Amino acid sequence: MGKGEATRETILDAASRLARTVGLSGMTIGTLAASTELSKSGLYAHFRSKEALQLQVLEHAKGRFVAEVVSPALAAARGEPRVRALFDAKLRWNAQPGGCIFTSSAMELDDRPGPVRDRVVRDQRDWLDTLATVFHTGRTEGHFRADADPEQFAFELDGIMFSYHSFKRLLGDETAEARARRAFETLLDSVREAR
Amino acid sequence: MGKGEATRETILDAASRLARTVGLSGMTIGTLAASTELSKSGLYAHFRSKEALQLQVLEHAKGRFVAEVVSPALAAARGEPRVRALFDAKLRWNAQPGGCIFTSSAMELDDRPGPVRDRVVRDQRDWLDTLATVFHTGRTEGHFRADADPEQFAFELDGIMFSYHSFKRLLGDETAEARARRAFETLLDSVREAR
DNA sequence: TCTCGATGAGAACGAGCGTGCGATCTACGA
DNA sequence: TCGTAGATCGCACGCTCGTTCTCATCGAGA
Repeated sequence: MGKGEATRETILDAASRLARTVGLSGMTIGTLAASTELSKSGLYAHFRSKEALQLQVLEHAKGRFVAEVVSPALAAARGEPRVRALFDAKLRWNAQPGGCIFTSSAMELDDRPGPVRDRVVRDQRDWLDTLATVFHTGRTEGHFRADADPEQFAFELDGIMFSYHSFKRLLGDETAEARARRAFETLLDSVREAR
Repeated sequence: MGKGEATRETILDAASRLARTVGLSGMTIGTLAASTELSKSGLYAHFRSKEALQLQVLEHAKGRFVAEVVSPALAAARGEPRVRALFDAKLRWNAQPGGCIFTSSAMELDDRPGPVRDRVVRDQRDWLDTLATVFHTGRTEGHFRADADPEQFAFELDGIMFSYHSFKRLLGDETAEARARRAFETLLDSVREAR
């Protein structure tokens, strides 16, 4: 990895952190340059536009997300254990300082067309697909009711994550995690075999 | 209502609409002035700062929210009917063009201290309190399990709203409303007397 | 040692930002 | 009808934005 590549990595790390608190649009080149101890133009040279920077921030974050959340969870046993692992990992991801960049970007860009929004949509779809697939596997394993809808499960699980985000970050409510876990158990109960 | 008051109202209406799509911070005085066919300074004279404008936008929206969502729902019969009415009304509110300004502001400002954030926090707390109270009433009526936690109910219901927002506005998913309603029924099932 | 591409600094740009200040226009009570 | 207070405008301010240029530095290969 050359020197340039290393700085680029440093920049993207800082940018992810910054974007999580002020949003992808709220993040400015000047602030980012200051926080990385680079000149505006020096930083800018690594990306040819702000939009390219935003896209690379998302790509960078997605790489980390797969490595820290998705892959480890897929190591768990098929079925309910894997669903639990995925939930746990995502909860940890959301709990990191600044919260989840995909969650904030999703809300920020929901009404602003463009390549960045397209990318966010793709990532969100990927995440929901992952959830649905993992749930579907669990259904095949016989852990969940045969008539339970994987996409509906993904819808409801993601809702828990959103609510967690709001309680924890906006309201500063310390019961957020407990509530999220409890909601998760309720959700599992509702899709389990016996009723 | 004097002329000034009327224009102020017009401005706040336009501002609510604008803020829902670009965020309270993304909204600029220039753009807002253009969309109301006022000069920047003419518009600015109604508010003494951008922050004051943001606060008044929230207050304005809250007035409409109470009138269009909370009050009508409180007219329904105590207990489950009232909970349903509240859910329905909030769903309609979220479905309006641009979505729910409180939802987007909540995500936008979760990490940016200041009076505007404080206001958003207060509004979000009020909303959760309303949900919890209405649910509590239903519990007293014997519609819900005695050990069901109103705040937990509010947490989970709000999660459904968030997920609805995401599916509908970000993903453009037409099944969003159906999924939200289905999730709501599941939630009701989980808190009902018989198990 | 010399050269050259990669890396970054520095200064500057046009545009748009929030904000303020007088001057004008307009509606309404005396 | 007139006077005036309030509503609105035109203009300009200092600043920051994203972006673009030129130029210095540095390290690796010839």
